[in-house]
Amino acid sequence: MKKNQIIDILKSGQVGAEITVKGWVRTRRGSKNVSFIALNDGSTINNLQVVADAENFAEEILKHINTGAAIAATGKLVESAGSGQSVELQAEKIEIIGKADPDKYPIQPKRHTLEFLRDVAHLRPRTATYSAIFRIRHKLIFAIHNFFNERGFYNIHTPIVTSSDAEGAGEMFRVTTLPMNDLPKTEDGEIDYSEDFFGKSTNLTVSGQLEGELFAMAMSRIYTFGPTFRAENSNTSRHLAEFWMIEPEVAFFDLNDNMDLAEEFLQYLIRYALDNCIDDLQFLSKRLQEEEKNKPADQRSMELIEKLKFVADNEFVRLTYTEAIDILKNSKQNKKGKFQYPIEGFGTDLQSEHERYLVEKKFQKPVILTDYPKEIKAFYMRMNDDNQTVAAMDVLFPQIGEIIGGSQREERLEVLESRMAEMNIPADEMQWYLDTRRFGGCQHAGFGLGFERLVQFVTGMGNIRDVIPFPRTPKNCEF
RNA sequence: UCCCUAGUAGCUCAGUUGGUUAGAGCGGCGGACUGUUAAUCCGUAGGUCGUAGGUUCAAGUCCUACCUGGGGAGCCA
Repeated sequence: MKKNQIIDILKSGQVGAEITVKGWVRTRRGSKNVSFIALNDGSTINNLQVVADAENFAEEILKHINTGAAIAATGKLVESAGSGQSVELQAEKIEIIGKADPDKYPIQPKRHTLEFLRDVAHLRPRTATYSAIFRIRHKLIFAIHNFFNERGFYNIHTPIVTSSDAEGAGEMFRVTTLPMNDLPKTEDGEIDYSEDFFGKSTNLTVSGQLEGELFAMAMSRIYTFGPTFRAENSNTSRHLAEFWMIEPEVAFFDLNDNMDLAEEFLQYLIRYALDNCIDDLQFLSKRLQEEEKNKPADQRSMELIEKLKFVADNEFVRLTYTEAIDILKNSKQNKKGKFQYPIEGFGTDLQSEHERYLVEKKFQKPVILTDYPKEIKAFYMRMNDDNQTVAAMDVLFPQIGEIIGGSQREERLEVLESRMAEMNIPADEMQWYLDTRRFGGCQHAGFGLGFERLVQFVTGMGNIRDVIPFPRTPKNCEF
């Protein structure tokens, strides 16, 4: 394949070479005699400067070289006479491939708000910020598969349409081909799902974990990486109705192994981004710093790249829920009544203000909280010997909050069955799951990483809707 | 879903205790300029003030409802 993308041209720097470049015009500036075209093809954050001497080009060509237009420029790569770039293309021929009416094209050569660009999400990848984000997103996807592949994990595609609705991970989207205006009913007036496509009630998956466990109990180390759907009416900067989740599941792992894996994984991914996306990260960092200029000094956050290095290089804090409650209870914040939800003692769920205190104030680094009270966690988490807590773990990041949630799983059949009974999980529909405990059951553990939350952290973006190409949120499903 | 907040030109915003013809910057367009880097300078067009009601002699401004965005909370990844 020809290496004629701008990233290759800028890298090779072959001054004197005759080349043709295709891309989209970011801006055009200049005088009567010469036009400077900033050309970008999305392969890199950097533009190629195309120089067009007016005498060589018809007015009819030049006037269509507006922001957003697709063009092909042919000419010689020369050392730049200007100071912003080392090389530039001295154009001999320019072809207008696709015009962009400057009166109607919504993206202008000026700073736009992220909110406005969200309204034109189909065109926002044409901007420097979004193309940087999506290049980083790609690199992280690649790094995830790399990480697991290097460590003997197998990628398993767990189902997207599922008949299991007992996972308890949130409201589900129904999947059906039944006519909405004329639903078939059973004799007692219920909807008759036997007439539905699958002959039963089906939904979009809220987690691949339970199915993932089946494969971990056969192939030892597996991970899933797929779309996940939650029909929660969540309106926050860190929730989506459709998002991507990575869920490793490992046989013969306990909670400590699980924490080690989570920490190594996150640090690997952040390091990978630093090593492979530095141009884009520098651009995003600069952007963030300009945005923060308006904030008072004490509210500014750590510079992006510095922050990423810090997290990649420093051990996470590990703390039990009980220890965390103790710290919070004795904190000045709590004693002065500064928490909106004061800490009473064991058993209360931690609010995000408490998590933020631990991560952003007390330790100023990622924190892994473990061994939560059984009442506030899922049925499949392994009961600890104290009979009060379960072997759960949440990895908390600054700004993002919970980036990973996981646990050692309950492998003891009787204990699991009694937990399911306590929490009203219908065991008869879950016999396939219980079979892994019945036959060759063993210790195992795993976790779920919210991919977009990771991308948020790495790019420094405040709103999760800006790190997924087509965000799906309550009342919003464009395209 | 709850609390707070906003919606005025293509974009970002200003618009005083309700008062006559609704403003600016950027962007667009036209022109000037011997190489620009968010180019610069001169000129110009562009508005159902989110929607629907209401109060008033008079509403961009006040009230009510709804819609949409943003911030926070809950649910969670």
